[in-house]
Amino acid sequence: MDKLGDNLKLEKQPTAEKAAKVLEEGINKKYACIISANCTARYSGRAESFLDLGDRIIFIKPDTTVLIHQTSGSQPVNWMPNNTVHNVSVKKDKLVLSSARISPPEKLEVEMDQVHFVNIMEMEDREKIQTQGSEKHMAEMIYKNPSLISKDFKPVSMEEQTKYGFIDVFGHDGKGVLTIVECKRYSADLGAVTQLRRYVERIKKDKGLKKVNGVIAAPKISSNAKKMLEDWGFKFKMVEPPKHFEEKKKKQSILSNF
Amino acid sequence: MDKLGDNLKLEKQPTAEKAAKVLEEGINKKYACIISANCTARYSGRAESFLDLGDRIIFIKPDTTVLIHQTSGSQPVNWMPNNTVHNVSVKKDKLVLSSARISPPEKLEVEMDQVHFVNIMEMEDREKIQTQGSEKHMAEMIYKNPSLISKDFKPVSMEEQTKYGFIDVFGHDGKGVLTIVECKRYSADLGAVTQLRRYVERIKKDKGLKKVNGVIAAPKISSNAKKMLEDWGFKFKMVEPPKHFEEKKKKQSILSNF
DNA sequence: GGGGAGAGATGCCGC
DNA sequence: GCGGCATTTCTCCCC
Repeated sequence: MDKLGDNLKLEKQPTAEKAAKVLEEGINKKYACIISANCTARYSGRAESFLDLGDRIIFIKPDTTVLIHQTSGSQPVNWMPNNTVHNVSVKKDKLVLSSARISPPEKLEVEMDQVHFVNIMEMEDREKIQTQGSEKHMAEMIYKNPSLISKDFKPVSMEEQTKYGFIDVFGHDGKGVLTIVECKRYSADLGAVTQLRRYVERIKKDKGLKKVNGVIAAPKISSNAKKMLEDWGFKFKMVEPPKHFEEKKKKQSILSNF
Repeated sequence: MDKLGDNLKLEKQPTAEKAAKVLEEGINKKYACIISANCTARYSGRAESFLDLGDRIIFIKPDTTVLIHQTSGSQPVNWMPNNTVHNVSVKKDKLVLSSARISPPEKLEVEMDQVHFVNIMEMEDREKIQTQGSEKHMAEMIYKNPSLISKDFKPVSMEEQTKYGFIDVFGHDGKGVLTIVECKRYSADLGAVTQLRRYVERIKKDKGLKKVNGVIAAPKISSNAKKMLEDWGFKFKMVEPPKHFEEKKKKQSILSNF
């Protein structure tokens, strides 16, 4: 049995008036609303944009977020975050969705020449995703297994705060020289090196030190970043982010179940 | 008339077998597929994640992109980019969508306890969004109106390439001292300052110069970034990104049509 | 709300 | 493909 059955409405090729009525109900009741339509979209706020006629999926979430998706790509072509106010109207036989936010001031207007379907439904979801393998997990792994950095590395703290930023792992080497470790879960780039440099300089200044070690821990590093790293006397240590749920698979085995 | 009418199927509360059949058809024909279901999701690849039972919207695009959305937030809770291979099956009365990519090796498995609806349809969209107000537009505006930076600024080039990055606007002041301008379309942060610093140092080294001007052009700058900027002898110039489609509206007037 | 930084970031462009 | 970087980035966390 589907307990949400009563709170689910599907309208195939509705008139603009019928679509407007269903959509208004969905927005008012904080249902998920999905529309397929041939439409234009105009955005004005943090930037300005216009998208001419084409078939798109329009998705209004219970939290007022709205997403407009084209036929390709992971990212919506237009969107509004939550805290958006929606207004539905019919102008010249077209269904118009006007969405606006106060801060920052921005608005999105979707004009639908043809609605292929409208669909509203109640959704219930209290779960939060559990993820492993983030940069924070890398820092924790290094904190617990300092030999991943070097034989004599002694970690002291994680997420150390400075005015110039947060330090992933902080400690010292066998000679007592302070060591700052910056973790990157993928390839370290120039930004990672300047970030590390900023922390090292800040600590040197704050504590009046002449020498502070800087280490980038990542699975790999770009060529220019490596050069800049060496210019500044820092070190690179190859470290893979931890994955607990499953062992990393070879390319071949990933498609094995097909 | 809706010419896509024939290529649109809506199934309300289908059995797992029926849902599988429709979904397979949609995937094979490269239609847009939208499913509402009570499901779990398990991801393994660049990281690892698990999401327990809840109602979600699953959207498979014609380009094989798949997005899973919860009831709130702009971002999908799970997703796969294009170049994904999808496999549909029924296991213990549950509809299972297995999606895998080769590079990087990653897979997503969605197990649906209950399918609220499945919906497949053809979509046609050849339009590309037109946007104004990007950082590149800011650079062009400054290049054409150098007085936005200072009375004596003479721009020479845009998108100047160095090994350590791309310089937004490059020129010199009235005394012939080289000037590097870094544009930010929103608040400039510490990263923007280190980015500018990287370019200035690189140019100094490459050309054997003692002094090179550094300017950040942005609508605003964070307090710490301003301090770091001044420490390095750089300058901040308030510049708004250009918006051509509409004049920027006051907060009050944004909601005027409601 | 500002500030700082990560993200399974994605997307774009250049080499 | 890698590299460098912007994004209406979004999201989280801390002050």
